[in-house]
Amino acid sequence: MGLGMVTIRDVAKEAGVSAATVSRVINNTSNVDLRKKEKVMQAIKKLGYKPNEVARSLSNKKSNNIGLLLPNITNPFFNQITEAVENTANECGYKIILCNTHDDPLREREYIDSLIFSQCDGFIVISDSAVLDEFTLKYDIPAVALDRYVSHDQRRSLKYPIVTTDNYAGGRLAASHLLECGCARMAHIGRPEGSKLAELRARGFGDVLKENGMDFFNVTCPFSYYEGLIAAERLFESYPNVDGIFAGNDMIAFAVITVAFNKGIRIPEQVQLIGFDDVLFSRLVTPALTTITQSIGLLGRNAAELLIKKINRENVANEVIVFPCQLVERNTTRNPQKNV
Amino acid sequence: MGLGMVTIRDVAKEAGVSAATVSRVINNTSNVDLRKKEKVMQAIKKLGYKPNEVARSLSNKKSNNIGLLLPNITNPFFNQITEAVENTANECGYKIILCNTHDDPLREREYIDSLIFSQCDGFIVISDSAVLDEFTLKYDIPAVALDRYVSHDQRRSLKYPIVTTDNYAGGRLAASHLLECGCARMAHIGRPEGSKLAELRARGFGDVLKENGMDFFNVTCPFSYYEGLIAAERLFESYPNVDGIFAGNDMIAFAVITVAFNKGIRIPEQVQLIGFDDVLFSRLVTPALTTITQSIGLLGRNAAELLIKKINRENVANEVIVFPCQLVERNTTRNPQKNV
DNA sequence: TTGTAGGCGTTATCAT
DNA sequence: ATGATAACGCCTACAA
Repeated sequence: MGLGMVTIRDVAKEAGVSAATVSRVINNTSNVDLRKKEKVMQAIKKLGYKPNEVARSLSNKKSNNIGLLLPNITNPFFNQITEAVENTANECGYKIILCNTHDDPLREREYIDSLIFSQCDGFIVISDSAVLDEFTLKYDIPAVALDRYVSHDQRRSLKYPIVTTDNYAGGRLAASHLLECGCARMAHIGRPEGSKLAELRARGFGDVLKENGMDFFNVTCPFSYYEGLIAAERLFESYPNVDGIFAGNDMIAFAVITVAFNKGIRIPEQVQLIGFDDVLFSRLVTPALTTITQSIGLLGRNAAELLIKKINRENVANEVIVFPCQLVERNTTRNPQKNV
Repeated sequence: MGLGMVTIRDVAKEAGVSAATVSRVINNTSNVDLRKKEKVMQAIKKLGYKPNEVARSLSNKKSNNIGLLLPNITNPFFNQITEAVENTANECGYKIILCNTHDDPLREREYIDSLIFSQCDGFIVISDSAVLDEFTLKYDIPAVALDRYVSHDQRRSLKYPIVTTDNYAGGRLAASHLLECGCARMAHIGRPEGSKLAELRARGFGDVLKENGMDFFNVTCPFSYYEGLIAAERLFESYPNVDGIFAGNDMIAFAVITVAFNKGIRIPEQVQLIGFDDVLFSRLVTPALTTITQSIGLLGRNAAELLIKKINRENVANEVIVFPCQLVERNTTRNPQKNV
């Protein structure tokens, strides 16, 4: 920081008024004589004064900072959502503190704890753990859960909104589409332990198959490319004549593409594939990925807006807000109706 | 924030000492009688006291926040670098304020300006503009430029280190490899206006060709996938018998793959292609991308470490630190020596 | 409308 | 070693 920081008192002296008056002008919190106001403004400009935000925070108990907790900024789904959150927050005068948690509850806890004591105004949390419940129980902090179902104690009422996609419906869409495309031997890769979101996707998928008298082969796998490689490997070995795969997210779908390519299994000729998320890269990969599209930008924007409302003590319901999703047909499936 | 925030005075009262003593215990800034120290620690634990970081900042003029300015968190190169920066900063007790600038000097300026007045301890900046010079001239702020050459006034000495990759050497590597692979009709897509980094890549590429009595066809294009699509389209139209393409970065290379695929041009059989960055997705795309690998993690880590040293007033030279880069052969080129 | 005074929670100085 | 006291820069009663 520059040595000679200009303070509100310097401005006051320059303008020939009291510090309180300057404060009033800055925040226009009460009427100030127009002539004095003019003088103050000029003094501010002349001295290049800007209020010290830290001092303001101390006095106001408000920092204009929002903590964004997410597993991994490297994952396109999360960084696309971050883009939207940052944008919205910025429009409203908030800054984003980026908290990469690696899905580690310890890091989540440390981050939230630390941020609370630096007067962070609120949190947007993407996590499967129970951190948010832990903290919203202890402190009265504005927060919203995003994407995942932050696991919460079912016996007490929700302390924060949950903004998410209709994952069950997405799973159903995936199954219906694969069925339409003529797949008969289905598999799912995903549904990692402890993820309610993943479970919903798998259940939607399974329910439609069941309604059609079918079942599916399941390979459990976390939502990452590298673990996807191993899972896909295993799938093709254990179930060589699979002809329809629903991947729990796009990263796993990418892994399936890689493994299939290496094994000489042609997509979509031999195996059809559908992902989930519609990340930017899904249209960029070859063959372009058929997937379930979430409105990633909307999710982020909505979460940020809700949080800011909560921060401003506007009344927002602590409920689950579910966004719809859609099927995007690209080149890893082949809908017979499409190519007439 | 919880209603009843515990303050240092509460602890003092509980322990039967003065606030000053509690402060001394917390920061162990001077000797305190062991028995009193014990009492204070117990009081802290009993009351669940944590210092208010904002008050600390005000007093210390230090926030433990670092501003990270980058063009777009959605671009894998930048989010991979962010991962490294966040990690390193975190280990040292710093938090990251994420500033998505969209390469807009206005947003850059607003962000830095705002952060200075919230006592941000330092900045890591990825930008082609002159913001950093602007601010380091006015204020004495710890900063480091990352990846790009933050344009600086050549007449005065550098006010911050610049951490970057040897882009010129990378360009040379690309040309040499394409030559080895037997390409004879070369093109480059990239070298957008105002990017010194891009220019170095193109120059390294061109120099090697020149040394071999060759020239190349150039299509100017910003470093993004979507603009890459248009540029690649144009390239294939204007120069249909091109057989070797050096893309300014991986995103553009991905665009070339897409366009070639759509046009039925086979890579690497008809056209060989090489990218720059070695982003995670470059090994994931089909065919896997031959590219120039930067040590993205090292760049980020190094920048963060340097910045923190500067913040701690350790002596760090304001010089350009250049990391080497290497060729990674994958499947968009075909080195005859490799397949013996 | 305006100024004075006290407080936000911490740290640092200066006595003791 | 320890405790008052002032200071960090701002905001907000309260009084005028």
